[in-house]
Amino acid sequence: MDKTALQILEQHSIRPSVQRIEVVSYLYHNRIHPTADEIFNALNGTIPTLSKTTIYNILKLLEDGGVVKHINIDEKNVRYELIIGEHAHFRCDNCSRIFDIPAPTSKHNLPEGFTIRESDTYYQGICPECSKKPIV
Amino acid sequence: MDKTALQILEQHSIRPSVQRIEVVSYLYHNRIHPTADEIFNALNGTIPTLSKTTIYNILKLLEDGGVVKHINIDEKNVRYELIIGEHAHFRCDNCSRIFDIPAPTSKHNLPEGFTIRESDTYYQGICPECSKKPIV
DNA sequence: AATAAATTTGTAATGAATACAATATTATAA
DNA sequence: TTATAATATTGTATTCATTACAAATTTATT
Ligand SMILES: [Mn+2]
Ligand SMILES: [Mn+2]
Ligand SMILES: [Zn+2]
Ligand SMILES: [Zn+2]
Repeated sequence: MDKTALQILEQHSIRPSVQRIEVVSYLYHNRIHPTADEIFNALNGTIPTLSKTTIYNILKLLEDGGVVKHINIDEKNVRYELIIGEHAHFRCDNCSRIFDIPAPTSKHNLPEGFTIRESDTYYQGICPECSKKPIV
Repeated sequence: MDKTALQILEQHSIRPSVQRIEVVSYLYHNRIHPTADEIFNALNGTIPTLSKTTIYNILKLLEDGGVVKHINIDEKNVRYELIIGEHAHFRCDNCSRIFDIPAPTSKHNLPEGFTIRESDTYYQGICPECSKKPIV
Protein backbone atom coordinates (compact mmCIF):
# COMPACT_ATOMS: atom_id res chain seq x y z
CA MET A 1 0.00 0.00 0.00
CA ASP A 2 1.30 3.37 -1.04
CA LYS A 3 1.58 5.81 1.87
CA THR A 4 2.14 8.79 -0.43
CA ALA A 5 -0.94 8.04 -2.50
CA LEU A 6 -3.00 7.74 0.66
CA GLN A 7 -1.71 11.09 1.87
CA ILE A 8 -2.57 12.75 -1.44
CA LEU A 9 -6.13 11.50 -1.18
CA GLU A 10 -6.44 12.59 2.44
CA GLN A 11 -5.06 16.03 1.64
CA HIS A 12 -7.86 16.48 -0.85
CA SER A 13 -10.55 14.97 1.42
CA ILE A 14 -11.14 12.08 -0.93
CA ARG A 15 -12.00 8.86 0.85
CA PRO A 16 -9.42 6.22 0.11
CA SER A 17 -10.19 2.86 -1.42
CA VAL A 18 -7.95 0.17 -2.82
CA GLN A 19 -8.74 1.29 -6.34
CA ARG A 20 -8.28 5.01 -5.68
CA ILE A 21 -4.97 4.47 -3.95
CA GLU A 22 -3.72 2.33 -6.80
CA VAL A 23 -4.69 4.91 -9.42
CA VAL A 24 -3.00 7.75 -7.56
CA SER A 25 0.00 5.57 -6.83
CA TYR A 26 0.29 4.64 -10.48
CA LEU A 27 0.16 8.27 -11.56
CA TYR A 28 2.69 9.19 -8.87
CA HIS A 29 5.22 6.60 -9.94
CA ASN A 30 4.60 6.66 -13.69
CA ARG A 31 4.90 10.15 -15.03
CA ILE A 32 3.98 9.13 -18.55
CA HIS A 33 0.63 10.91 -18.90
CA PRO A 34 -1.27 7.65 -19.35
CA THR A 35 -4.71 7.15 -20.85
CA ALA A 36 -7.55 5.63 -18.83
CA ASP A 37 -6.98 2.42 -20.74
CA GLU A 38 -3.27 2.34 -19.90
CA ILE A 39 -4.03 2.84 -16.24
CA PHE A 40 -6.61 0.06 -16.37
CA ASN A 41 -4.22 -2.37 -18.03
CA ALA A 42 -1.47 -1.55 -15.57
CA LEU A 43 -3.66 -2.11 -12.51
CA ASN A 44 -5.77 -5.00 -13.74
CA GLY A 45 -2.98 -7.39 -12.79
CA THR A 46 -2.94 -6.40 -9.11
CA ILE A 47 -6.72 -5.86 -8.93
CA PRO A 48 -8.20 -8.63 -11.10
CA THR A 49 -11.80 -7.57 -10.44
CA LEU A 50 -11.09 -4.02 -11.62
CA SER A 51 -13.56 -2.44 -14.00
CA LYS A 52 -12.70 0.16 -16.61
CA THR A 53 -15.70 2.18 -15.50
CA THR A 54 -14.06 2.46 -12.09
CA ILE A 55 -11.00 4.01 -13.71
CA TYR A 56 -13.16 6.60 -15.43
CA ASN A 57 -15.13 7.22 -12.23
CA ILE A 58 -11.98 7.69 -10.19
CA LEU A 59 -10.29 9.93 -12.74
CA LYS A 60 -13.33 12.19 -12.80
CA LEU A 61 -13.41 12.22 -8.99
CA LEU A 62 -9.71 13.03 -8.81
CA GLU A 63 -10.04 15.76 -11.40
CA ASP A 64 -12.99 17.36 -9.60
CA GLY A 65 -10.98 17.09 -6.39
CA GLY A 66 -8.00 18.90 -7.88
CA VAL A 67 -5.68 15.89 -7.78
CA VAL A 68 -5.30 15.21 -11.48
CA LYS A 69 -5.43 17.18 -14.68
CA HIS A 70 -6.27 15.95 -18.14
CA ILE A 71 -4.22 16.66 -21.23
CA ASN A 72 -5.64 17.06 -24.74
CA ILE A 73 -2.41 16.91 -26.72
CA ASP A 74 -3.52 13.62 -28.29
CA GLU A 75 -6.72 13.65 -30.34
CA LYS A 76 -7.40 9.97 -29.78
CA ASN A 77 -7.46 9.70 -25.99
CA VAL A 78 -7.54 11.96 -23.03
CA ARG A 79 -4.39 11.65 -20.94
CA TYR A 80 -3.93 12.23 -17.22
CA GLU A 81 -1.29 13.36 -14.77
CA LEU A 82 -1.04 14.32 -11.13
CA ILE A 83 -1.18 18.05 -10.69
CA ILE A 84 2.34 19.23 -9.98
CA GLY A 85 4.07 22.54 -10.59
CA GLU A 86 3.33 24.40 -13.80
CA HIS A 87 4.98 22.97 -16.89
CA ALA A 88 4.46 22.53 -20.61
CA HIS A 89 4.11 19.32 -22.62
CA PHE A 90 6.06 18.03 -25.57
CA ARG A 91 4.72 15.23 -27.74
CA CYS A 92 7.22 13.46 -29.96
CA ASP A 93 6.04 13.05 -33.55
CA ASN A 94 8.03 9.84 -33.78
CA CYS A 95 7.57 7.88 -30.53
CA SER A 96 4.39 9.69 -29.38
CA ARG A 97 5.71 9.97 -25.84
CA ILE A 98 4.72 13.03 -23.86
CA PHE A 99 7.47 14.84 -21.98
CA ASP A 100 7.28 17.39 -19.20
CA ILE A 101 9.04 20.58 -20.24
CA PRO A 102 9.73 23.69 -18.17
CA ALA A 103 6.96 26.22 -18.79
CA PRO A 104 7.87 29.02 -21.18
CA THR A 105 8.30 32.47 -19.73
CA SER A 106 5.41 34.15 -21.48
CA LYS A 107 3.89 37.56 -21.70
CA HIS A 108 0.30 36.89 -22.67
CA ASN A 109 -1.23 39.39 -25.06
CA LEU A 110 -4.82 39.00 -23.99
CA PRO A 111 -7.35 41.50 -25.32
CA GLU A 112 -9.47 43.48 -22.87
CA GLY A 113 -12.12 41.48 -21.05
CA PHE A 114 -10.70 37.96 -21.13
CA THR A 115 -10.00 36.32 -17.80
CA ILE A 116 -7.60 33.37 -17.80
CA ARG A 117 -8.31 30.43 -15.52
CA GLU A 118 -5.81 28.11 -17.10
CA SER A 119 -3.14 28.28 -19.77
CA ASP A 120 -1.63 25.25 -21.48
CA THR A 121 1.36 25.03 -23.78
CA TYR A 122 1.73 22.05 -26.06
CA TYR A 123 4.81 21.41 -28.18
CA GLN A 124 5.19 18.90 -30.96
CA GLY A 125 8.43 17.83 -32.57
CA ILE A 126 11.21 15.31 -32.14
CA CYS A 127 12.48 14.17 -28.75
CA PRO A 128 16.20 13.79 -27.96
CA GLU A 129 16.16 9.99 -28.24
CA CYS A 130 14.40 10.00 -31.61
CA SER A 131 16.75 12.71 -32.88
CA LYS A 132 19.64 10.30 -32.51
CA LYS A 133 17.97 7.28 -34.09
CA PRO A 134 17.47 7.42 -37.84
CA ILE A 135 13.74 7.53 -38.54
CA VAL A 136 12.87 4.22 -40.17
CA MET B 1 -18.98 30.17 -56.11
CA ASP B 2 -16.25 31.53 -53.89
CA LYS B 3 -13.31 32.90 -55.82
CA THR B 4 -11.11 33.15 -52.73
CA ALA B 5 -11.72 29.55 -51.74
CA LEU B 6 -10.86 28.45 -55.27
CA GLN B 7 -7.62 30.42 -55.13
CA ILE B 8 -6.66 28.89 -51.80
CA LEU B 9 -7.11 25.41 -53.23
CA GLU B 10 -5.13 26.28 -56.36
CA GLN B 11 -2.32 27.79 -54.34
CA HIS B 12 -1.94 24.47 -52.56
CA SER B 13 -2.31 22.37 -55.72
CA ILE B 14 -5.52 20.79 -54.50
CA ARG B 15 -7.98 20.08 -57.26
CA PRO B 16 -11.16 22.01 -56.68
CA SER B 17 -14.59 20.43 -56.40
CA VAL B 18 -17.91 21.83 -55.34
CA GLN B 19 -17.54 20.22 -51.93
CA ARG B 20 -13.93 21.33 -51.39
CA ILE B 21 -14.67 24.88 -52.37
CA GLU B 22 -17.62 24.99 -50.02
CA VAL B 23 -15.62 23.65 -47.09
CA VAL B 24 -12.80 26.15 -47.61
CA SER B 25 -15.29 28.93 -48.19
CA TYR B 26 -17.10 28.06 -44.99
CA LEU B 27 -13.87 28.08 -43.00
CA TYR B 28 -12.86 31.35 -44.63
CA HIS B 29 -16.07 33.14 -43.75
CA ASN B 30 -16.78 31.49 -40.40
CA ARG B 31 -13.83 31.84 -38.07
CA ILE B 32 -15.47 29.83 -35.33
CA HIS B 33 -13.21 26.75 -35.32
CA PRO B 34 -16.05 24.42 -36.28
CA THR B 35 -16.23 20.67 -35.85
CA ALA B 36 -16.64 18.35 -38.84
CA ASP B 37 -20.25 17.97 -37.83
CA GLU B 38 -20.86 21.71 -37.74
CA ILE B 39 -19.36 22.09 -41.20
CA PHE B 40 -21.53 19.26 -42.46
CA ASN B 41 -24.71 20.76 -41.05
CA ALA B 42 -23.87 24.18 -42.44
CA LEU B 43 -23.25 22.89 -45.97
CA ASN B 44 -25.88 20.18 -46.16
CA GLY B 45 -28.46 22.80 -47.05
CA THR B 46 -26.65 24.00 -50.16
CA ILE B 47 -25.36 20.53 -51.10
CA PRO B 48 -28.22 18.17 -50.21
CA THR B 49 -26.33 15.08 -51.38
CA LEU B 50 -23.39 15.85 -49.10
CA SER B 51 -21.97 13.02 -47.02
CA LYS B 52 -20.30 13.41 -43.68
CA THR B 53 -17.54 11.12 -44.84
CA THR B 54 -16.77 13.68 -47.53
CA ILE B 55 -16.28 16.32 -44.87
CA TYR B 56 -13.81 14.10 -43.05
CA ASN B 57 -12.06 13.21 -46.32
CA ILE B 58 -11.74 16.85 -47.33
CA LEU B 59 -10.55 18.01 -43.93
CA LYS B 60 -7.82 15.38 -43.98
CA LEU B 61 -6.85 16.38 -47.50
CA LEU B 62 -6.76 20.05 -46.57
CA GLU B 63 -4.73 19.36 -43.49
CA ASP B 64 -2.20 17.26 -45.41
CA GLY B 65 -2.08 20.03 -48.00
CA GLY B 66 -1.30 22.67 -45.38
CA VAL B 67 -4.58 24.53 -45.76
CA VAL B 68 -6.18 23.75 -42.43
CA LYS B 69 -5.06 22.98 -38.91
CA HIS B 70 -6.89 21.05 -36.24
CA ILE B 71 -7.36 22.20 -32.69
CA ASN B 72 -7.54 19.92 -29.66
CA ILE B 73 -8.77 22.39 -27.09
CA ASP B 74 -12.08 20.49 -26.81
CA GLU B 75 -11.93 16.88 -25.66
CA LYS B 76 -15.17 15.92 -27.39
CA ASN B 77 -14.49 16.91 -30.99
CA VAL B 78 -11.60 17.96 -33.14
CA ARG B 79 -12.02 21.50 -34.43
CA TYR B 80 -10.66 23.06 -37.60
CA GLU B 81 -9.51 26.41 -38.92
CA LEU B 82 -7.78 27.80 -41.97
CA ILE B 83 -4.08 28.25 -41.37
CA ILE B 84 -3.49 31.94 -40.82
CA GLY B 85 -0.84 33.83 -38.91
CA GLU B 86 0.30 32.43 -35.60
CA HIS B 87 -2.10 32.95 -32.74
CA ALA B 88 -3.31 31.34 -29.54
CA HIS B 89 -6.77 30.06 -28.65
CA PHE B 90 -9.08 30.91 -25.81
CA ARG B 91 -12.00 28.68 -24.89
CA CYS B 92 -14.71 30.21 -22.74
CA ASP B 93 -15.73 28.04 -19.79
CA ASN B 94 -19.23 29.46 -20.03
CA CYS B 95 -20.24 29.71 -23.69
CA SER B 96 -17.63 27.22 -25.03
CA ARG B 97 -16.74 29.50 -27.91
CA ILE B 98 -13.16 29.51 -29.12
CA PHE B 99 -11.52 32.86 -29.70
CA ASP B 100 -8.39 33.81 -31.62
CA ILE B 101 -5.96 35.57 -29.34
CA PRO B 102 -2.64 37.20 -30.22
CA ALA B 103 0.15 34.70 -29.59
CA PRO B 104 2.05 35.24 -26.35
CA THR B 105 5.60 36.48 -26.64
CA SER B 106 7.32 33.44 -25.22
CA LYS B 107 10.81 32.36 -24.40
CA HIS B 108 10.64 28.60 -24.56
CA ASN B 109 12.76 26.76 -22.01
CA LEU B 110 13.36 23.60 -23.98
CA PRO B 111 15.91 21.14 -22.63
CA GLU B 112 18.79 20.05 -24.85
CA GLY B 113 17.86 17.79 -27.75
CA PHE B 114 14.22 18.67 -28.31
CA THR B 115 13.29 20.08 -31.72
CA ILE B 116 10.02 22.00 -31.97
CA ARG B 117 7.91 21.62 -35.09
CA GLU B 118 4.83 23.25 -33.66
CA SER B 119 3.83 25.07 -30.51
CA ASP B 120 0.25 25.66 -29.40
CA THR B 121 -1.07 27.82 -26.60
CA TYR B 122 -4.54 27.17 -25.24
CA TYR B 123 -6.25 29.40 -22.72
CA GLN B 124 -9.37 28.68 -20.75
CA GLY B 125 -11.40 31.15 -18.78
CA ILE B 126 -14.24 33.63 -19.25
CA CYS B 127 -14.75 35.66 -22.41
CA PRO B 128 -15.66 39.37 -22.36
CA GLU B 129 -19.34 38.78 -23.20
CA CYS B 130 -19.79 36.17 -20.48
CA SER B 131 -17.97 38.36 -17.98
CA LYS B 132 -20.75 40.93 -18.31
CA LYS B 133 -23.67 38.51 -18.08
CA PRO B 134 -24.33 37.00 -14.66
CA ILE B 135 -23.63 33.27 -14.88
CA VAL B 136 -26.97 31.53 -14.45
C1' DA C 1 -26.86 -7.23 13.59
C1' DA C 2 -29.63 -4.21 10.74
C1' DT C 3 -29.79 -0.34 7.85
C1' DA C 4 -28.12 3.27 5.11
C1' DA C 5 -24.57 5.34 2.31
C1' DA C 6 -20.81 5.00 -0.69
C1' DT C 7 -18.25 2.50 -4.10
C1' DT C 8 -17.39 -0.77 -7.55
C1' DT C 9 -18.70 -3.55 -11.26
C1' DG C 10 -20.78 -5.31 -15.73
C1' DT C 11 -23.43 -4.33 -19.50
C1' DA C 12 -25.58 -1.44 -22.69
C1' DA C 13 -25.66 2.85 -25.15
C1' DT C 14 -23.59 6.88 -27.32
C1' DG C 15 -21.22 9.17 -30.82
C1' DA C 16 -17.07 10.82 -33.27
C1' DA C 17 -14.08 9.04 -36.48
C1' DT C 18 -12.60 5.48 -39.80
C1' DA C 19 -12.85 1.56 -43.25
C1' DC C 20 -14.52 0.12 -47.25
C1' DA C 21 -16.96 -0.78 -51.31
C1' DA C 22 -20.22 1.13 -54.62
C1' DT C 23 -21.46 5.01 -57.32
C1' DA C 24 -20.65 9.22 -59.66
C1' DT C 25 -17.75 12.56 -61.66
C1' DT C 26 -13.80 14.23 -64.14
C1' DA C 27 -9.70 13.61 -66.98
C1' DT C 28 -7.24 11.25 -70.61
C1' DA C 29 -6.76 8.27 -74.65
C1' DA C 30 -8.41 6.43 -78.75
C1' DT D 1 -17.31 11.97 -79.45
C1' DT D 2 -16.79 7.59 -77.18
C1' DA D 3 -14.24 4.47 -74.34
C1' DT D 4 -11.36 3.99 -70.48
C1' DA D 5 -8.84 5.20 -66.59
C1' DA D 6 -8.30 8.07 -62.54
C1' DT D 7 -10.33 10.70 -58.99
C1' DA D 8 -13.90 12.07 -55.82
C1' DT D 9 -18.13 11.43 -53.39
C1' DT D 10 -21.43 8.81 -51.03
C1' DG D 11 -23.73 5.33 -47.93
C1' DT D 12 -23.19 1.86 -44.84
C1' DA D 13 -20.87 -0.76 -41.55
C1' DT D 14 -17.41 -0.80 -38.04
C1' DT D 15 -14.38 0.71 -34.42
C1' DC D 16 -13.49 2.28 -30.06
C1' DA D 17 -13.21 5.76 -26.29
C1' DT D 18 -16.37 7.40 -23.16
C1' DT D 19 -20.73 7.64 -20.64
C1' DA D 20 -25.23 5.93 -18.61
C1' DC D 21 -27.26 3.09 -15.62
C1' DA D 22 -28.63 -0.44 -12.58
C1' DA D 23 -27.09 -4.42 -9.86
C1' DA D 24 -23.81 -6.05 -6.59
C1' DT D 25 -20.44 -5.25 -3.18
C1' DT D 26 -18.18 -2.85 0.41
C1' DT D 27 -18.02 0.43 4.18
C1' DA D 28 -20.11 3.42 7.66
C1' DT D 29 -23.76 4.38 10.96
C1' DT D 30 -27.45 3.27 14.13
MN1 LIG E 1 3.01 16.71 -17.36
MN1 LIG F 1 -7.76 30.16 -34.53
ZN1 LIG G 1 10.61 10.33 -29.58
ZN1 LIG H 1 -18.22 33.14 -23.17
